[in-house]
Amino acid sequence: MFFAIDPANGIAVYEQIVRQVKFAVAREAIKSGEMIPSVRELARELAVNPNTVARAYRQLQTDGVLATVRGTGLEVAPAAREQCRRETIDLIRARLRQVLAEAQQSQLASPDLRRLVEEELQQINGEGT
Amino acid sequence: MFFAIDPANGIAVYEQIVRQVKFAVAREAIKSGEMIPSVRELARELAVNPNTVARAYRQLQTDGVLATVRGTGLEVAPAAREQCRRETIDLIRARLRQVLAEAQQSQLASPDLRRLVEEELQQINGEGT
Amino acid sequence: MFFAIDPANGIAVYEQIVRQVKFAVAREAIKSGEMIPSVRELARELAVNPNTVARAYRQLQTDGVLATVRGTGLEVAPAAREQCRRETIDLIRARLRQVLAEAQQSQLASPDLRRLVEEELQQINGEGT
Amino acid sequence: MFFAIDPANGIAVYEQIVRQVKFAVAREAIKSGEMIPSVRELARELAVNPNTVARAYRQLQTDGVLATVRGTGLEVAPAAREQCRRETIDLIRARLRQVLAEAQQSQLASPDLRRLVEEELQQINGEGT
DNA sequence: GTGGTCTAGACCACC
DNA sequence: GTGGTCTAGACCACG
Repeated sequence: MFFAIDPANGIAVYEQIVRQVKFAVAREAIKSGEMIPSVRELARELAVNPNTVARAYRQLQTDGVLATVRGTGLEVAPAAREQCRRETIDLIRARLRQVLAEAQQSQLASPDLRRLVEEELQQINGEGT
Repeated sequence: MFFAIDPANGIAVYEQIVRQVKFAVAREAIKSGEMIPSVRELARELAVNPNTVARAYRQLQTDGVLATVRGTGLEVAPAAREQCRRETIDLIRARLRQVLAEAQQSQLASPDLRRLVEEELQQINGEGT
Repeated sequence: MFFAIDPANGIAVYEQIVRQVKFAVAREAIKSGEMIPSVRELARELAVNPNTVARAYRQLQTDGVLATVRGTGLEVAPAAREQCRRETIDLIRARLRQVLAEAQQSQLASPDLRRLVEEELQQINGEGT
Repeated sequence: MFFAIDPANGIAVYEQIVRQVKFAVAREAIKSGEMIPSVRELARELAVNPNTVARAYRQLQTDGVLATVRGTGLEVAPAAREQCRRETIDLIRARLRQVLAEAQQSQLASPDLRRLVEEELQQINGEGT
């Protein structure tokens, strides 16, 4: 597929898969109604245990992002896109809040924090805008 | 003491204690050469098991932040302050980087990210300075 | 496994386990990439509490000798062998130095010391080679 | 007095004092019948807790090395010298045996060990004889 | 099944 | 009083 997993990430592998699928749906790399790779196929691609992929898919079904097509596999649910967009932003926001709170607690002033953020942003994408 | 622990944080309690102590040393709330609360005392204050505090303190020893004074207690190591400052910034930076990378991957543009950061910063401290 | 623990050794049990594992890695009784016995298995074998083994393994992780494979177990880290060899020799050398320094201080002349060393060496392995 | 204590030695402070006194008696730096420094005096000199010195002296009395002189203090017991010599050698031998056993276990061959011993001996006293 | 964490309670050596 | 170690047993997330 189009994303990579880091098993030594701290974040659970299945959770990484869940997020990446949601990201992909949010940016319409997979569209509603399309099928996603089978458990076995994705497991092979990502070199993880099939159980792990299955667990991720189960989670995604519970979250309403995936839907079963009997005898065929799993497709992206009809209204998944908007939901994934929202969830993605909420997730980012929550994690951001956590980091900033920790920074605050460690006595880092807001200007220093802004500088840090800018540095990281610029490093990620060549330009600063 | 001067920090709170959230047992349902995802982050292990002992790890939270480690960080908080490092934060405290970094901002000189505890100075080099000073004793820190005894295992039992801090455990009572935070309402956690003494073993958990002991584990955090042990970690802080191997990190070079604390040193034992036999039969007396634990003191902040001589050069711990600068080290804690560096570690603190590195930790924040690493977490920031992780969040921003995830944001990037989910197709959030830099301006949107900046806006999010600003919102969170302003919410944390009433004014923007 | 292939080593024994003496709980009345003065040296902490978890520390004995740490050393023995390092010795084993150093002499390639366990090779890099191989899995080591699970916490529970080794605990059963050595007749100690699983927590004690877990603590030793945790130490070995922070020492860079072991690495976790999530949900699977612990493997010997890639470059662990050379490191363990060095650490082992350093450990022996440090302890030797301590003993010899004490001997020196107690007015034992070098020839007497050499004789003692020879006696002990010969007693350990039948021949002197 | 004529010896130094290392509180971060691993060996208990009181035990270090006990050994040093025995060493001193063994090499006749203090002779039988002589008085040794008072608890308070030695504690001040070594910058340790008087309790610790007291405990060492108590141990030395139990071992028959020191004897009380009523209302005056502690003197070296009449036949202490020979006993201390023997104990010292036994102690060195025991520790040597422990180190060599560990070395053996870590697959260090006897020639390597002899080399290590020689290196350390030569470093301690300028000449190798 | 695996390791990771936490609690509870005990004993020890040291100061 | 202090920290250090060990045991016992429980719960969790992960594969």
